[in-house]
Amino acid sequence: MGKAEENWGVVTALVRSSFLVNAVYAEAAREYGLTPQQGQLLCVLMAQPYGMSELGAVLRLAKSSLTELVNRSTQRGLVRREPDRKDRRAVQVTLTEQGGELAEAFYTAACRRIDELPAGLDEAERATLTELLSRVVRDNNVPMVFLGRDEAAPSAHGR
Amino acid sequence: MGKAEENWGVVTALVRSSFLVNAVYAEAAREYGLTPQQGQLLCVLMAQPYGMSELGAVLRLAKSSLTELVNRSTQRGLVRREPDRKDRRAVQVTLTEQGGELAEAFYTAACRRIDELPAGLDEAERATLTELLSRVVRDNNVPMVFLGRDEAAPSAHGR
DNA sequence: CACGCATGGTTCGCCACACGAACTATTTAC
DNA sequence: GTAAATAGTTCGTGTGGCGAACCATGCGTG
Repeated sequence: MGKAEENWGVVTALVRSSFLVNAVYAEAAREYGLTPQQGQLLCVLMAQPYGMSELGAVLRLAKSSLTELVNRSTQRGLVRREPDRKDRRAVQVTLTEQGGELAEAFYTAACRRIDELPAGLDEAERATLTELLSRVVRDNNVPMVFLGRDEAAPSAHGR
Repeated sequence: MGKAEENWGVVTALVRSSFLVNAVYAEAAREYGLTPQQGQLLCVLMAQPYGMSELGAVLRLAKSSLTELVNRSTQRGLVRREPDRKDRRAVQVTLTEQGGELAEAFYTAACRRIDELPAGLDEAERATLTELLSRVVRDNNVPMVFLGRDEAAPSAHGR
């Protein structure tokens, strides 16, 4: 009997924490005049420029959705399309000056807020949580959404 | 230096697992011809009928957003508005026959998929993860989104 | 009782988002 | 050098989300 309970327990915990993080993330974005998607785009681009296709893979968006997102972000002066000198079809999406600053500010604020969520856990528990979640994430090949800063996007050169 | 690393570690882990769960949830919904929001609505209503205001609080949606969501779901024959006999302004949103069946099927499928995410963890680790995440969720008063089944929505009578 | 305020929902106008299908332009493969 | 793959855009459609304005009904106080 304990088995069954445990099983839906993980699911529930995952789903609810996901909603929680989402809500906080969206709230932070809103505070900076961003939609969650734009915020996410900015955070991804903080690490390095990306081509549209790569972005689509990272953000799990269809090409057309991405085109529109980049269009809107461009109109707001946050990002810019630059021609890829190796492939004249392709495009590199990069942060503008303004976009970079906003990204930095938003990123910091979002991290701060999310960091407060597990305030009830002590250091050891936080470490455990991090370790377990990281493994789940790695096991399910989640792209490097959010935070490519210290992680230095190693695959960038190697392709 | 170890401190700083740990800090962004929790944040990253939370954000990425959140994206992961979201993606899986959305995929499951899509498989059943639902949008994630509709799926969420159905799952919430599985436990019991709700008034619009309550729903708005649970789903964190503005009133108008909810009206539209319920409209669309009604048009698809998934839910139904019933008059509240105690308050003639109010409305109770309930699942239709069809909506109930679909909710059940979707809910089961979504749970199965999400349950597979932590497949790399052993029983003890899953239990730990559940416990830690549950505490985070409880500490941040997340409404009872998803799963009100075994949890029997106790506040329903007491108000 | 009547006035006014609070509450529960809907309507409206606006914009963001997400997708597939169809299209253009380049690159690559043969 | 043509054919197929690849990178992006455009277009049409439906969904989602919000605030402001609005209509009812309920409620409280003089």
